[in-house]
Amino acid sequence: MPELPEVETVLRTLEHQIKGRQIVQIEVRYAKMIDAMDASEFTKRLMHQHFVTFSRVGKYLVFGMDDVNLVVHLRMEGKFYIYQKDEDPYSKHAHIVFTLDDGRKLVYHDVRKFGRMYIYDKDQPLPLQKAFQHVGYDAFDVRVDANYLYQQAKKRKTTLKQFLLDQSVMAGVGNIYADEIAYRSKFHPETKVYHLTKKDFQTILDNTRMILKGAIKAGGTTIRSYTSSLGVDGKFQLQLKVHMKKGDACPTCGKPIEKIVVGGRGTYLCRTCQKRK
DNA sequence: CGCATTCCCTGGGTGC
DNA sequence: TGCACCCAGGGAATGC
Repeated sequence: MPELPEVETVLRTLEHQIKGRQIVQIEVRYAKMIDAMDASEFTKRLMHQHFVTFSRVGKYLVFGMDDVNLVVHLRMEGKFYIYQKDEDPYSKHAHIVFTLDDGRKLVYHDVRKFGRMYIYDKDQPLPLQKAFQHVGYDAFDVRVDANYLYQQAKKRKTTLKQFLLDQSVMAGVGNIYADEIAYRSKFHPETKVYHLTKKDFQTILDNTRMILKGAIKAGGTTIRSYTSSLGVDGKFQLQLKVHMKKGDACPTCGKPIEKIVVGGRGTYLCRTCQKRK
């Protein structure tokens, strides 16, 4: 499941592969992948556009084209593949196929069909774009600091885990890294955020950025289904300390890692190392 | 407004 | 071997 580091890896890989290329053909095989418009309008607005810029907000990919921005959220299992002109790009889960001007095909693939694509005029302000309606600052945005998180937290009754997953506070952290961040910060994921101090949030933010940067460097995590557009597998999963480690020995104290449910999400923790506040 | 619940989807896992 | 059933999970929509 791609989170900020995997999305960043996909973006950089695609930038390297398709920057400057023009779309010459579009096949929409599953129209529900597209938000707020039908397949013919989607096709019309993207046809003959070039891939110019590559950016990201949280887990959203933003492809700057000539006249529009193509925004993509991969959700659980969305991925891009690039096929050479003599390769067969079709499969059961290939939902949108873009043919490029050099003959290669860029294919959006999504087993669970949870992903979404959005198209916006380039001059439309980000806050007015529906995709970003509930998306706050990116985790690496300079406007996110310990004081900001503290101010956000003190008015909420939620838990640390849910706070980290709340994209309107800070965008980019998902279920895997939320567990890792709570573990490194030594807080129980069910800690109520209004009990945490500015200093605590400095620790949490430092760990968030360290973990996300480490994962970007490793090329993203591969768990279950994720592979980046070139099939580059991240090695960061080897560095995960608690997520999906139920029953394993805690790397710090040796006690078994436990799995609980917090806010409806599977959550892994060490009860000994992570304390409620 | 905040917070909880439901829904979207399908492959994998389980039980018989 | 196959079938019925349940579950995970990000985010939008809906409910209170």
